[in-house]
Amino acid sequence: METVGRMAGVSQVTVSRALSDPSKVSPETLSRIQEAIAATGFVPNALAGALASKKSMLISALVPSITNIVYSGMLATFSAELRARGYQILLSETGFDREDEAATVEAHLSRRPDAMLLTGVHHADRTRRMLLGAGVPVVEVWDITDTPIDLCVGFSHPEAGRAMADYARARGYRRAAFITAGDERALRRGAAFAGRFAQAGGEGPVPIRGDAPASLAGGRALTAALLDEGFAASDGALIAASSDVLAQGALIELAARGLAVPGRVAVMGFGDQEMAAALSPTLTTVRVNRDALGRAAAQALLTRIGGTAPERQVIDVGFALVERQSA
Amino acid sequence: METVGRMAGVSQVTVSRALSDPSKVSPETLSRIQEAIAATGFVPNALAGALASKKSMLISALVPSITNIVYSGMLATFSAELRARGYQILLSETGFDREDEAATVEAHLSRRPDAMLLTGVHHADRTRRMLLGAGVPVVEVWDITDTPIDLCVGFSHPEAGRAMADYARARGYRRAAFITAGDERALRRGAAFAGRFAQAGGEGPVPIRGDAPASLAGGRALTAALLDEGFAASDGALIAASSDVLAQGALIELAARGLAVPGRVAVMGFGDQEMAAALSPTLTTVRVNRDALGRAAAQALLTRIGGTAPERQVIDVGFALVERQSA
DNA sequence: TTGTATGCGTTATCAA
DNA sequence: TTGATAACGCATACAA
Repeated sequence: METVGRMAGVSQVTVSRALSDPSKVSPETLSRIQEAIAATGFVPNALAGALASKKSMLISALVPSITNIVYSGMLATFSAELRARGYQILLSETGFDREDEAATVEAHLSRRPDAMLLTGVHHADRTRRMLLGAGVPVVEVWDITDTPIDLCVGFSHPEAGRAMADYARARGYRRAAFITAGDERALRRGAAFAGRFAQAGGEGPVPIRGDAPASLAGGRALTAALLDEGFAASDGALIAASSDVLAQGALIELAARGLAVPGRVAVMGFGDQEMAAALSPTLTTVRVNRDALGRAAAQALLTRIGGTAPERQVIDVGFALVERQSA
Repeated sequence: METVGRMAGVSQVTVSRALSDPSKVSPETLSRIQEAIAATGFVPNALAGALASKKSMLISALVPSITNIVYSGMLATFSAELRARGYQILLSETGFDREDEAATVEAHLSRRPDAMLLTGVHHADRTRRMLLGAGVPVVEVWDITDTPIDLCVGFSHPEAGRAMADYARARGYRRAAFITAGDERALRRGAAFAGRFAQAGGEGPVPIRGDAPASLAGGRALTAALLDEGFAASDGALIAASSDVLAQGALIELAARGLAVPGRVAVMGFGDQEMAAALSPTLTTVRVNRDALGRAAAQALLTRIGGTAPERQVIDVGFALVERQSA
């Protein structure tokens, strides 16, 4: 800025002003400064700016996995919303381990982000302490709780599991199994599904199987194991999955064995990915509005950064059961 | 650090040393300092550190889309590799517009990243100038060129398109169409496919259709349009797609119309996503090793940051035609 | 409308 | 092994 200023015949401060609020500088000097900037290729140092102003214009985001469409979809909307307001995104994958997450949170806090997005509501004690100590606005997404660190945007996983069970019972399925990925939210949906299904008159106990990452191959294997145990020996059986990908794996295995869906075995997914409506049979699943979630999370943080307390600390974006052919 | 130092009975500088290189501090003072850090919950300010040391430990990554598995998969490996070395990732989606990319590059440069990852090799002039001017190590991925900005890790899209055409001709398909997403690399594969297919004795000209984002619905629609035009009026027809997702859409549309694959119409995809091997029929496609690509990009940047020039500026990771049932 | 002085929290240099 | 001092490049308060 010193150099640019010299070229334009003004001081460093005036250059700073021209960049941050052009209206504070006379039109003539402004254009001289802009010429100097163009001539030198000057790019302001945001690190120094952040240090001086105590505003980093950085938002950190921690998600379990960016290759999983449910997180990357939400993240895309979240990022776009914030980028439009001049923020940039510091991203990390945390997997599903709480201690890893704590370490990542600490690394992110060293960059002094203006806000932070966390996935899920269960964190290490140390994470909570660091965040509270740092005083950064935090939004926990993809789940809800009565005791958020700060803000919270998501939906109830046990409720989603129960809704799946109620649907299955209402459609008359007598026997059910839940195939699942290993993440904690999927497991809570599974437990809620199993509990409600038996409670609502279905045969219990409902087997819950699997803890690998969600993949087609995983869905096939878990389904194959169930069938080998005689799970579909008689009609009225339903396989509920913790994700559409696992459900698609189930459909593939059932097709390979020539078992009719939903006639012999019904299938339910979770997530309503694009392929759900295109599969054959089309997949009955649970829709979560990822765009709405990402947008709500961004907006909540923005108002919080702006100083005004958001109307609600906890926003439940809900979910919707999407009835199609597979169950 | 001042405060921590007072608690431990040393100066601020010693605290800094304890953090950056513990071996430079006596064991006793080190443990006193660590106690003080634990007691205060002190988290060092990386912004100030970066400003003083001129090393931000930040790597910026620009990809067209994070919801597309081909980019997010590569990114996951790239990030993991760098995070293991203490770097953090500043991420932006740039879409497919060069001016948008230029603006994003400028915003990222203001954070003084130690290196930058760019997708593709075609950029605005301004982008190239800024990058060269800033002197940051740059790796362009997912494509190759003789004139990289700095480093380059990818494969040849025209070659991939020609390999698909050669395979199709070798299998005896006489007529072909290419359905594609709108991105520039997909279009270059399509053009190369069309050119080679005709040149190798296939019927020409080969229609190239579509420029929407890759989706199942898009694949179905493009396929439907081709079929409505009588594309599959006789045997020996093949539909090549710019991605596995589009190819899956094609398979769905063909199944819906009762057209046998590959008997009546053959289908080829691109990307070898997980579902490719699980579809029915299994999908013939082109595999690109996303992990290897992300890892090579990270390693190239790391050696470049380390000061030693990497052995090669351009790394061709190649691709492989995966022969399955659909073609 | 512009400029001067000061501080942000580190690291690097030099000295003790 | 430790400390004093000077950058790093900008924004803020205050003055002119």
